[in-house]
Amino acid sequence: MLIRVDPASDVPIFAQVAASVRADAAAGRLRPGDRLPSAREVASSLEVNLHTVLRAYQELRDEGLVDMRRGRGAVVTDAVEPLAQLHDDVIALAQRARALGLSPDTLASLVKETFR
Amino acid sequence: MLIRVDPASDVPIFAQVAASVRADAAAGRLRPGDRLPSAREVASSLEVNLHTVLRAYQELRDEGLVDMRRGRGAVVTDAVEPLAQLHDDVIALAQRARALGLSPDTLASLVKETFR
DNA sequence: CAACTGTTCTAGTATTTCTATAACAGTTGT
DNA sequence: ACAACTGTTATAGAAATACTAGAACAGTTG
Repeated sequence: MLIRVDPASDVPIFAQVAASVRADAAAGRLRPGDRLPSAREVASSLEVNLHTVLRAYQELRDEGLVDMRRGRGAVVTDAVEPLAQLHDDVIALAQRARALGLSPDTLASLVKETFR
Repeated sequence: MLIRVDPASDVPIFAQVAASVRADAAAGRLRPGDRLPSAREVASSLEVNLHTVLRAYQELRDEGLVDMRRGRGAVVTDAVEPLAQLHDDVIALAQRARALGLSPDTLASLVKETFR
């Protein structure tokens, strides 16, 4: 399980970590019952603080995507299924947007605003 | 032309202003050639600082969605067409996501990460 | 010329993000 | 029981970002 982060991005690191996990879940690379790498592991390999990773994990917990308990770690829940179901649609939309010359930020913002 | 903002949101005001304009463009409520309300007007009606609105406008300019010149204001460009073309797809995706119980933030993040 | 536009500048406050360190408290496997 | 692993909580501080404030500048329009 690999979590990627771009230190040069203006997107907060904790948000990038959460987004990375979400994307893996949507792609089916993370299934219900799978355990995320421990926060300390991720913090060490990304060379960021433990709290930064934990904040990302807590965000995922707030969304119901993982269960967290001390001693056990963060475990993926059934709530990732909806993400996986949307995966193909999201890919299709992203491809169209790219073909039209839109940026990821523009499309994401549009989606978010449309949803509200 | 109405720009909405939620002061309680954790999303920066300037980003909300830009997102509001993008959504209007995607919905066809803003067409190429239309002029945005002056930054001072918007700042006054939203009770925020002029610079906050200008930052939003500059973001839209960076995306190529508006042309800005002093004295004239911010004018919508042809670049809004791609947004309008995606409008129906975005609405459809948002509806599916909502039906699946996802939040706007979750979906937006997923879209952004998928695009990269 | 007057009234409008965005642009630029300086400056300060508040909030958010990230780091750092430490201790605490469940869980798991030996 | 014990060691080694988990997340949780607390405190503190540094750095970056968001927002405000006021002023002056420079094109555009009627």
